Amino acid sequence: MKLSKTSEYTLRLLSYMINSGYDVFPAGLLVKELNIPNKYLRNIMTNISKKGFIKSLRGKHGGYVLDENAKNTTLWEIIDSVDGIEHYTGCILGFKECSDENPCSLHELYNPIKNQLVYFLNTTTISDLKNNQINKF
Amino acid sequence: MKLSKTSEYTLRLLSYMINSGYDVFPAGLLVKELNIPNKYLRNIMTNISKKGFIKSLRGKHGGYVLDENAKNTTLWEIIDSVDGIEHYTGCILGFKECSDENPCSLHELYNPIKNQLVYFLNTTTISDLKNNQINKF
DNA sequence: TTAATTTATAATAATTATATCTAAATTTTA
DNA sequence: TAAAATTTAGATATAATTATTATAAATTAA
Repeated sequence: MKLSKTSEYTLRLLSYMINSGYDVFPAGLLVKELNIPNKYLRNIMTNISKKGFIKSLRGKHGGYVLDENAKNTTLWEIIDSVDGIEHYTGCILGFKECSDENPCSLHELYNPIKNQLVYFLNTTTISDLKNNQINKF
Repeated sequence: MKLSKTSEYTLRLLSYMINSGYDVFPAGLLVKELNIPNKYLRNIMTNISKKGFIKSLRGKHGGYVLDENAKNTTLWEIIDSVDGIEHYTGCILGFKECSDENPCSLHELYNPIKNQLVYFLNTTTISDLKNNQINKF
């Protein structure tokens, strides 16, 4: 796969939030726990807060909260909203037009795998990350 | 997936070379056919020529030739040699230590797909790209 | 010797990742 | 209720990496 740092960090953050007992996560805590650069993390949080995946609370005892409705958001939607999914699902050789009818030379072998990947991204939601181990740095 | 331009172009070039009737491919021809920037392409060719995937012939009537032995090179080896494969096969959430014993929260769902990808890269050679359609720009 | 071609090395541009600095909002506390 | 403390937000600057271009030299065949 190989996601951009932005997508990787975003999924790491959401995964942590749904798996941790906490309710409100101040940026400082997340920075410590998840080994993500301070300001980069804050930019990401502000961004996905605007998108509605999380809510932000200012002031003392502030931080970020996973949005209840957004727990059904798929990985696909998340990656698409921060990076653009075409980035990841285009032809492996970079051809503009590559399809079953007009395949590149890797299409036949690679496409079944890509389809699985797409299915995985489309059917896995934030909630689905729950109850798994939390890998730490 | 989502390869770097360097890997993408490299596979595109090798795929074209094994599927075209020609024997010797001058850079100029490849540039035209494959929509790869002139100088970038030349850099790549020089590079994979040093690695032994192709041979280069200088002077008039020169160009590049697919190395006969190198046709058994796997996509894995090619990508590894131009980009480093760890780049593509690491943990999707970026954890240093992520394994069946110490999994990240996506490991269980994503790893089967990654394994298929790895298998595909490890078992597909340049020769295997032959006899497939040539997609053009 | 000249034209066609690769090689080597370095320069530039674009993109991605990260940091800085200041402001705005909220909450606590005096 | 005003001020101080805590926390997010925004806008912009810097650094690192990736992609692309430039320039000059070397090689070969005709």
